[in-house]
Amino acid sequence: MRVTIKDIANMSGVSVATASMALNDRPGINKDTKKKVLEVANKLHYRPNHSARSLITKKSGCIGLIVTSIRNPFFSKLVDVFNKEVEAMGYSLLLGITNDKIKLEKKYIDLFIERNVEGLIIVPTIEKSPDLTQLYMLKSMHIPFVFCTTAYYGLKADVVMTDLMEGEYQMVKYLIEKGKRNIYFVTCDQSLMLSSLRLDGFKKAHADAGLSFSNDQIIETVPDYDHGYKTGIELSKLKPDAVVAINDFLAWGITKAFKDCEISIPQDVSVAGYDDLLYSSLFEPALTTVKQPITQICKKTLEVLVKNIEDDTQEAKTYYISPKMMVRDST
Amino acid sequence: MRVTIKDIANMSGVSVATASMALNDRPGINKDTKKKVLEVANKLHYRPNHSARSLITKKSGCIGLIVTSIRNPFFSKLVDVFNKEVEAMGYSLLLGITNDKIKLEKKYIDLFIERNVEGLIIVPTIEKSPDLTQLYMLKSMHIPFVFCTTAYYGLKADVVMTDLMEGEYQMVKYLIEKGKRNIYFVTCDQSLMLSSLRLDGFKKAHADAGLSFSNDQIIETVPDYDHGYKTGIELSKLKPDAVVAINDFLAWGITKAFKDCEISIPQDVSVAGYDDLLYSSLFEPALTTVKQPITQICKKTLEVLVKNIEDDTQEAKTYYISPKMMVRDST
DNA sequence: GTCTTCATTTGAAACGTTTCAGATGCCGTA
DNA sequence: TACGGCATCTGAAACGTTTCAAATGAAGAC
Repeated sequence: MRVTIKDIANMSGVSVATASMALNDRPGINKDTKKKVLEVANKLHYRPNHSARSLITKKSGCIGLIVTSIRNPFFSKLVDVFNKEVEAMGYSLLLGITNDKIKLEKKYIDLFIERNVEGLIIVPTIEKSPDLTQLYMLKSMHIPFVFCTTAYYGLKADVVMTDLMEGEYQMVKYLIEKGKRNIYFVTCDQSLMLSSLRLDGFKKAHADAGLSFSNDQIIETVPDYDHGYKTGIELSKLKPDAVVAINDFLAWGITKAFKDCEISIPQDVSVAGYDDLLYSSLFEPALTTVKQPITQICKKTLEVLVKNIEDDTQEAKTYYISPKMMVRDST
Repeated sequence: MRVTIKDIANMSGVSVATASMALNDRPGINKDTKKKVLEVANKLHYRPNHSARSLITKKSGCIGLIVTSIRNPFFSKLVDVFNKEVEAMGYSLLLGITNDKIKLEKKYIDLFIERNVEGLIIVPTIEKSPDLTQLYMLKSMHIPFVFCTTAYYGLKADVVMTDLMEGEYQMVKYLIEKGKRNIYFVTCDQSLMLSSLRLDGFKKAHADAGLSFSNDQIIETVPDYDHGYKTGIELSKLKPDAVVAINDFLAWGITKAFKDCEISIPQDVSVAGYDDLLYSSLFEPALTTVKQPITQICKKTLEVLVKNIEDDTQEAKTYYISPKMMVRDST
């Protein structure tokens, strides 16, 4: 049914081997022969069968990307950038969306192994005590992978992320300098790297300023818009002078709750986020936040991944990208 | 290096054929044998090689999705839903992002053909005179595909989309009933299906109400936020009493421009969008818009695609999903 | 003890490529 | 004429599966 290299070979009167070499632009074949073969291939709209090729070359030309969400603008940009970069490198992107379910993460890793990905980029889920067997398997199979934006504690692997501690440190320091003394920190499960590092920044900023804070000022919740709103309603009773949320979604929800409680921002309370989502600058008031330079993160991640593909004996390392504070109207 | 079915066969003392049948749960093989094989496979972490399997079965288990953007929340939800549905059907999703470049669309189609996708879902670009050769090739190769959300004129194929004409008709009718008589319509290239159908709705609403409008009321631009803003600035001089934009992004840009010009919404002018992006309800004022029921669209699209995979001799058809007006604060 | 039947297993072909050792044939040289 | 060297081409194996016709062997019937 479909035209194969055999058809091309027959029609151009050469052997399959010659046709293959001609099509792949290999040296040592006659100019005219090559021209002939390419003409025929073109006329018949020949497309090489990827499965057959990949079976023998053992290269799938695929890189897997496992991401927790795609509707979160932060990650949709991340996926977009990865897609472009990966294509530019001549690979294809295989996408897995976990919605923060470790079970799905495992499923995708299995799937991607079956599809012979040459490397894997993983944005870890926020599940409490993740089961990492699949990741150990990747290691034992020598399939390179790199964590992106955050990582799992307890697994030695390369990580590319913004310096979360530093970002949150700067934000809290800035608020303290603005005279805030009752800053609430809205975060998620503290055993996760992405929250514990940020919390460290919060703590360090207080320590450096010689200030103390109570544990009540640290509020744990699910880091999305709806929980942000709920938390905002509760916070409204506590009269904070500033609220720092672990991401912009939370900050939006909190903002909305404050508005609904007729608490005005930034007059009554400052609100800050983290991520700098595309829409955060359009919101009212425009959100003060910490920008994660996505393009830079993606490029670095791929660079590290490629290095691992070429040589998987390197020591695992964490690469920090500097975040950038975006001061806007909400503080 | 990697463990293959041969290893499994050897270790469990059966032939490759038997191992294969055991692993694939085929009838006619002994219970104990099967158990043994599965045990061994499990212990060795066996994962079938997808290329090899796909080579012989001629099934890739992949469905291709070509989408114009992923950062637009409308499409990121679309991709998310497709991903879930496709996985649930036991397929994998191959994603292509064209950024409205027909050249990329063609590239992805080629790529997906090489990867033996079993079907293709295409969200057409908004390029003016697209070159459809790749699509004709799909037809000639009997690879089923379905257009989603809009289609190219001049190519017979299945389409699943909301009834754009009807949606825009209702919106404009509603505005007319509210007493608006100077409604501007902000759209993109009118030769495209996605704009011409909506324009038809705009016209029909006027005709049905016995009203006329001038061509100046139809403004053509690139349908994104920035162009919306620019258009908004220009519109601010024209004193419209309502502006209907072809999508929410445009409407957001227009809204922002009006705010910056101190024109208040909805007092001075009504603004309406189309799509009902996730954030449109969070904006201020909350945007009146036409909701495209994404989940329904995705399900129907896949249903049609599967029907085509099973039998590709069916007549091409357009399936309309009813849109739904979301009246909020901007009108 | 032989034959049939049935459940189970197997060997080998096939899928569409790439690869590489060797074949082919031509040219020039001794 | 014989031969070495070179450019070019080719046959066959290999990749890891699935499939299917045929083989195997045990149990039951006579």
